[in-house]
Amino acid sequence: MEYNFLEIEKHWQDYWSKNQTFKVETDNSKPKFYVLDMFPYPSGAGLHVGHPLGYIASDIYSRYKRLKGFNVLHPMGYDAFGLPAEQYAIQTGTHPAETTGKNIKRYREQLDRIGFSYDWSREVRTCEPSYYKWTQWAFLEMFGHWFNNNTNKAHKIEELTAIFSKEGNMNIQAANTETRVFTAQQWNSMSEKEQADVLMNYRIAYLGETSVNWCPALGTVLANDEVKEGLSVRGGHPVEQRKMKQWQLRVSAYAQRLLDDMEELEWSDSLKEMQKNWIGRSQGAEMIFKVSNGTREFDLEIFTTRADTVFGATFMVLAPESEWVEKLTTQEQKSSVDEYLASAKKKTERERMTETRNVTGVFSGSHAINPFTGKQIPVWISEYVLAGYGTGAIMAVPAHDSRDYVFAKHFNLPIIPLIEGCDISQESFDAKEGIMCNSGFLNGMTVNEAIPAAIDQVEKRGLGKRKVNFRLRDAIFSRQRYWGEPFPVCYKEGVPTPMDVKDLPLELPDVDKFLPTEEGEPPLARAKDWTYNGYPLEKSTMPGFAGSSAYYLRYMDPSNNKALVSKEANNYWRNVDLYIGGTEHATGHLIYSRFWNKFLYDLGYVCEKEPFKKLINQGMIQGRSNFVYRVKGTNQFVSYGLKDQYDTTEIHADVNLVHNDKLDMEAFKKWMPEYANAEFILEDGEYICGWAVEKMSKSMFNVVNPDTICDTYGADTLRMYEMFLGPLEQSKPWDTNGIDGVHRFLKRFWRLFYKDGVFSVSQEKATPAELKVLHKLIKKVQEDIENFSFNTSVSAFMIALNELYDSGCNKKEILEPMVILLSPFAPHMAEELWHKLGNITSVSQAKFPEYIHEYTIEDSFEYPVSFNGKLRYKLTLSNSMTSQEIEKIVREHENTQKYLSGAIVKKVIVVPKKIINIVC
RNA sequence: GCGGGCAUGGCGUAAUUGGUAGCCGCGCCAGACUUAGGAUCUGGUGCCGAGAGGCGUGGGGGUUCGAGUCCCUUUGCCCGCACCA
Repeated sequence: MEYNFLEIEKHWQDYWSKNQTFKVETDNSKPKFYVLDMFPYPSGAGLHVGHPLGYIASDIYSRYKRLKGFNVLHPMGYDAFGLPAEQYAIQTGTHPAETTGKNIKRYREQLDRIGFSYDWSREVRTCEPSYYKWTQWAFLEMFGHWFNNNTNKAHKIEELTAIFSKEGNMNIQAANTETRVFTAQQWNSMSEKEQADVLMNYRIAYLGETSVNWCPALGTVLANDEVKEGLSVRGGHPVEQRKMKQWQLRVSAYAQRLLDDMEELEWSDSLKEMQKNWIGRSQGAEMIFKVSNGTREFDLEIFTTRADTVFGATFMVLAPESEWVEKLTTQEQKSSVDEYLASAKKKTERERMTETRNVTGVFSGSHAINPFTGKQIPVWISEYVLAGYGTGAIMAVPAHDSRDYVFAKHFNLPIIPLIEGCDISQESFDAKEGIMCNSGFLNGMTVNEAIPAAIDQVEKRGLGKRKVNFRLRDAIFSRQRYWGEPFPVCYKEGVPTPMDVKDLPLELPDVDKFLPTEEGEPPLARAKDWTYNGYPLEKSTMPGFAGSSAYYLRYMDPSNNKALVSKEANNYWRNVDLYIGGTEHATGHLIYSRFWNKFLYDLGYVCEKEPFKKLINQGMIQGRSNFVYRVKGTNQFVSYGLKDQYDTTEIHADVNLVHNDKLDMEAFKKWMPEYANAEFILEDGEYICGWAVEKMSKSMFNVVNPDTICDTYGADTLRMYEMFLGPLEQSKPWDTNGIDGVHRFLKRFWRLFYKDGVFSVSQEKATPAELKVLHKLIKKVQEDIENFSFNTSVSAFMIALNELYDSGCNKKEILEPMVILLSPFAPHMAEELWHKLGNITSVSQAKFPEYIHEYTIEDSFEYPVSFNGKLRYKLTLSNSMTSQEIEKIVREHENTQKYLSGAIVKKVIVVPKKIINIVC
């Protein structure tokens, strides 16, 4: 019987689904293992061959872990809120829920064809009210908590009000955006609204004015990770900075913990590094400079990591958006400052970035006093200082900071070198090395000594204190969009008031159109009676990352309507053991999810500090485009090897018309009407196409649909080939050349079980040689799966098969364990053969075969003997010999053979099972 | 500019982690069978050379009996961050 993959795959997919083979329950008698894929956004284009790469890897691992006796949680769901469905809705009027539902159906069909072992009974969709109820619930919890910097965790807001009414806020160490200091009396005499305003600045989910990334084209604000190079990640529209009142999550409060807890995670170094940079911890000091605008004096606070360079601070710079600009602009300078601010405001974020090297700035008219030199220094305003970092003001040390240097040169400000012998004629000396000079009490110290010494002095003189700053900003949580979770918040006399948890979920209302209103309000403003207890509800919705931040918890207990996850389920499944997904989430989802989890951990809802123990980033699959070469002005197409003899135009040809870079000419003619009469100039009777690696996209005609591969080769071939393509973490182009090799392997494997078309396996005892092949394979496959080196384990199967094929082995003793080994990779074929072998339960319930060492021991080994690194001869020696015994034999051999014509063997180096090297 | 990674046959890759470089697959060459296929099977295939032999892991240098692997240096490519004081 031929290997009929279409029939086999359909049959076993139905069997798994009917028998719920992969359904799991908490089971305390078995160790748990949680394998998770980053769930997809179901886009209209469906899956291409690159998407399942990570899913196949995680499925192999899940199936392997089941064979190893683990109770494996391996769920799948959909990140279903998002921009594309909404934009489609704006264009066509189709409700996003409808579009999303359709897309999910298509995704499911495609996923099912690949034979994944998901427990679909646990599927979640972030756009379902029963799911987003818990997103809203988490938001309310964040609203009801504040972050105590002393305990380094979240506490109930009621604890805070109790403290306020006893002692005001002077002793509180909290992560907050409150600038006022008040006593208990002051607090107690505040109106309810004033108190609410103050508390808002302490909440973990809070409404606050901030500079946001506003995208006019999308009509919404975006988080920092949703903006790249001044353009929106979705759609690539320009983004500008605007001051707006928005809901935010106080992620920055958790910055230190996010950094510290990364230590124990098994994530790649590069990903950890990315998160570290994003969190951006820097240690330094806050320092106060006295400033005067001629009529009034102020204390201007700055942040610096180089307190040691304070003697060289020859001017100060404010960010244009800084609140100090107004206070410190003098009458004479007002018009030029206003002009500068106006021009700075007009620029988009992108323009500001591309003009990086253009030095701009304006003098405020005010002066500061350098607290260490006592000298008067001017205060400038410039775009190169960011409002959002530190205090939005800096002391400029042009000799030792390249940005300050460029600015000083441009505006002719003084530059004072502070390090002995440094050359600052062309550029600043930024390195933290050398001996200090021109620096009063710091003179003679090294930079590394001077930094703490300077800060000590700052603290002693009461000029400031040590301070750690983070680059990580609070996450902006509002989106002026329709297709997202509504905020469970209403406005009572303008005071944001949470809904009662009992009334969740707050369902997304119907609207007549998905566009903003004429007044520029978000789409939810169109909803009829969008109120709660008669009060108007919030009209923004939550961003994409809201629903994806805790989905891994929901899978543990997906239909619980009393809690996000029950204590029992959480205590059993704990956290994700293996998480597979792309790097694109390094600074978005993977930070937010960790934050969300830590918050729930503080509240006691989850038992693990970190959500994802081990993380693997699968590489991107790029497209491999094919080209044909049309001779200019003709209808002739010339083969790749001959194209240089003609003047040609390179044209994309659909990769589905090409096999092993050979064009199917008839199919090409039918592809598009303009090619119907194409003529071909061939080499050796074939038309060879050129190729290039490009992004996989429709416009390049290089999209390969997994369904097509399943139709022609089967899901098992697709799975194995995707793994065979190269290391999982490496990006690589999808290249169908070579898929035949994997397919051939499966057909050959199949034929091991069939003699003259009849299923027949022998009950004979296996020979030691055959057992050796099997046990070598067991060892290799086990090691490779555990190291996620799936490409080499596919090779190992091929090697084992080649060896068995040579001896014509069809013994059950060998083949049955091999079927189990193969089952994670090619589950359909394995299941079919497993049942043919007489088993009645699924191969996924089998036990992974034990590796027996004795079958791999070589009794003898051919040792190469090298003389000073050069191969000289080989000796066949026993493997059980000790190094000393081997050395003795080599010495005797050398003596009898007189290889060295009298030279004395000084040293014999024996590397076990490898090589022997002699030195004379 | 800062940080991380990569570089091996015509191609994708492998190398027991410092031990005979090129496993496995594609492609290619030769052959067998044939119901003529994009099937199956056998053998060959790093480069130069008729051969003996020589050369070979981006380039240069070093450590070592021994380096694709470690160190220094240089070139090229990929990814992330980018006025973060």
